[in-house]
Amino acid sequence: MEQKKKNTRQAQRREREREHRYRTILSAAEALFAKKGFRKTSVDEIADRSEVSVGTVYFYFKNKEELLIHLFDESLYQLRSILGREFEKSGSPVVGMEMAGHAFFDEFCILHAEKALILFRESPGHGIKMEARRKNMSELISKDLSRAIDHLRKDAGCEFRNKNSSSVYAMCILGVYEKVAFHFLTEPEDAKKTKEMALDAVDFIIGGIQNITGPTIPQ
Amino acid sequence: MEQKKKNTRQAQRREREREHRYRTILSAAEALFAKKGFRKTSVDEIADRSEVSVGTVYFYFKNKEELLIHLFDESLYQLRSILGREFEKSGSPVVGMEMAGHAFFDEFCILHAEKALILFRESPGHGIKMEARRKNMSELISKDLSRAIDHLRKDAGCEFRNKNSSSVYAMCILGVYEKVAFHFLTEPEDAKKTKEMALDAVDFIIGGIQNITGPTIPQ
Amino acid sequence: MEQKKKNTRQAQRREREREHRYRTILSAAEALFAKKGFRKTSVDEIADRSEVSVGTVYFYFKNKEELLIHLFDESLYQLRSILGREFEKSGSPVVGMEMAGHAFFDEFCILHAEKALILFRESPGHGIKMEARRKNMSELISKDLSRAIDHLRKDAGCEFRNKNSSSVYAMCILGVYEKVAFHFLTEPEDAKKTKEMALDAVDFIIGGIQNITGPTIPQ
Amino acid sequence: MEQKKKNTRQAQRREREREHRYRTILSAAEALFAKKGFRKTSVDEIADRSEVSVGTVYFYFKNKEELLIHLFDESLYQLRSILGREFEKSGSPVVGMEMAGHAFFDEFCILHAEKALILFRESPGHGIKMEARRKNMSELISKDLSRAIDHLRKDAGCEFRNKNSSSVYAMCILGVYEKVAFHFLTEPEDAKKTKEMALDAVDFIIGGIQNITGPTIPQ
DNA sequence: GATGAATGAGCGTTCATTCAT
DNA sequence: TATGAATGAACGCTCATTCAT
Repeated sequence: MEQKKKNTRQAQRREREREHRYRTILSAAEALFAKKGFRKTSVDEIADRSEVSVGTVYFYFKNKEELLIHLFDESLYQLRSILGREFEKSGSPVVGMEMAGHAFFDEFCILHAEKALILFRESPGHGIKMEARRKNMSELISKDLSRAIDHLRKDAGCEFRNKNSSSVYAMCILGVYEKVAFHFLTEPEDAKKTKEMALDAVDFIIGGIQNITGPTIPQ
Repeated sequence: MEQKKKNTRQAQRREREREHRYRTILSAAEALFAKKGFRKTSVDEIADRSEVSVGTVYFYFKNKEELLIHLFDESLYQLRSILGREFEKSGSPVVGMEMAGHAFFDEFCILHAEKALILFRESPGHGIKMEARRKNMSELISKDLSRAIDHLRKDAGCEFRNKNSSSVYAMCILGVYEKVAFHFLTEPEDAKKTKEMALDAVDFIIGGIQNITGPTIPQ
Repeated sequence: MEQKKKNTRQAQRREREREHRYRTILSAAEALFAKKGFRKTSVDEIADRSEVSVGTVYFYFKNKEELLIHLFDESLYQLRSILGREFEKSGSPVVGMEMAGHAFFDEFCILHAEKALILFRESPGHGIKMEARRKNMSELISKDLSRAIDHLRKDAGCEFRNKNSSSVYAMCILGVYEKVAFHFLTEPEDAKKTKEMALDAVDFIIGGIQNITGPTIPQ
Repeated sequence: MEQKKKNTRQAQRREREREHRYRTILSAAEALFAKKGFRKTSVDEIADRSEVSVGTVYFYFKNKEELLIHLFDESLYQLRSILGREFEKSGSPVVGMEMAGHAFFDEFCILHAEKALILFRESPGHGIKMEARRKNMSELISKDLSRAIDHLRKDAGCEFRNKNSSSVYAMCILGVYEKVAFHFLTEPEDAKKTKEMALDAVDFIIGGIQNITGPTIPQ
């Protein structure tokens, strides 16, 4: 019994350490991928920064790509949480879209810059698995946005060109997100200018979807 | 005299062959970069596909990056020609923007898919020279679009939030271009669906800029 | 405790193996550089001869030049040890110079032929770092010889043409060393002839410096 | 007849041009080999500097090594002419040796620096033919010096340790020549210092051979 | 004779991944 | 579990030499 307790405690400690190592490696990779990009970061560097051996990195992650995928998924989760929260908070979908935009530019791109970089700067052209993940992320966020757009359309009582339209608009919004985020991330400017750019970008997005829902939208 | 003529003809033919080889290598590189990406394409592959030796590739191009830069510049030139043509043809800037959008989606992305891929799929993180090129391209196209947007604003007789606004809208439009183009290029769909998506995307853009110019725009 | 011991032993063995591999690679490089010269020896050959992969060579040495530098430094150290020992052993500087000469020709050039080849056969024209090393070696040995010559002059109570003279004589001696060594190393002859040549060369050197110290030298 | 004359004239002109081109290429190679070394000079550079195509270089010279060999032979011829002249001019072999030394340091190394560089800086480790040439040069100059030394010995009426001795002394002298020349060529100093160094070096050499000929040499 | 485009073997170096300890 | 030495395929690039014109 005592033995067992002891074992349990040991096991718990081990589990904690395990978890800690795992996070450490992930953080090191995140920082490096964000700073130098996936391709220019070597596994040795990740191991160094995590104060761990290369072998250990490979114990926790199947390969370098797997690391990127984990980080990508985490970043995606973070982003969707932020956007989702805004949509839920807001009573109307238009306001939700507006708030989501600001949350994206002012919160995600600034407070989680490294995550944003991994999501938007890492190019295509990695492994096949990663390619699937990227496609998946676009689809997921598109779907989130699509849903909001569909609400918006119903509220406005208008019809779309076809059932696909809302996902095209979603894609457009994501395009704006990505492009502006990329600019913020690669050429950081002072806070004021960033703020103003974000306002304009959100305006653009809102304009885009209002046009879509047509003139029936009340002013 | 005859000798001279002959020399001239020989020289001409040589010039032609030179040009031809140059184009062949460039095309091979274009196809491979578009299909597999810059990093995953080796110079040996380019040489193979051009039916030429590695040395010859290096005779015509200083290095691998130079090849990418040439292709990038060509693609950019092609794109700007197409967009510029549409803006010039159209009487009003709004119509110009509409036509430009359609030209981009229906002409550039379809007829020059490989060029589009090089412009929009190649990731950041290459050499320093290439990085400058990429930044430059965004700025050039942004400027083209900015100008049109400024016309549009003047016609509408309204003011922007600030002098930077038009370039932010341009960035947004470019974001939409890139995102939708990327979708077309990586997951080609049937022509009809593509057409419809393009219509929606253009609507989105027009909506974005109309909102910007505000309610003073006459219906 | 036992575990600890074991670890220590393991660590020791590993350290030994590490050291052994390091030496093996260095020896392989030494033999090849001595036989074929630096430029004509490829890293692959060094790896082959060490029964190790290319990657391993690069694990132990930053690059090919680094290998040469290590070997060069080792050879230089060896040579200076030998010369220094002779000067210290001998009561008078003239005798010291004589003994040093014989140690150089009969010991260094014969017993450490490969080291001598690396020191004297490798041409200028390698990397910038190596160039510095080569210059440094000439200076160091010159200084060693200079010091002995200065003693000699003081003992003889005579003056030099100018303060630089002793280093010129040192340079001359080094010139003789190099030339004769090069002959020995590239066209090995029977031991007897080698011995006789060494005697003559030492005579030449002694003559050179006696002349320098002038007629005040007692017969 | 007239035709023939014309042909002859044409032939002469052609011969002249041929000769001229040949010399031009050789000079270009000399300058480049002296400046950057054989290995770091490419055939393209030689062609460029000669304002001739690569093919032409290969028309006049079998390969790159052949160029070096020609230059080497020329340099050697020049050097031997200078040394030989001094020995012939002088009545006594000792004086001849002294004059030869000064001619070497003050004339050959200064006025024909590029030739000296090719003779003394180009390292071993080139092709097999070149290796033979280098050996040959040492032997030729050694023989020249040997002969003078033998005269000197006969004049002094003394015997050498053995029949080989004079060629060993010659080798030593050549060693001094090479080492000091190398210093002059790679680290040029002001004329005054150079002059003084040359004086010391010649003193050293004279001392070396006087010692050899033993105490029977009259003061 | 002269050209210069074409060749291709060869090189130094990197780095994701493995595995004995 | 953790280590880190070892692997080796792959890459971009150079340059002496050739040869059709």
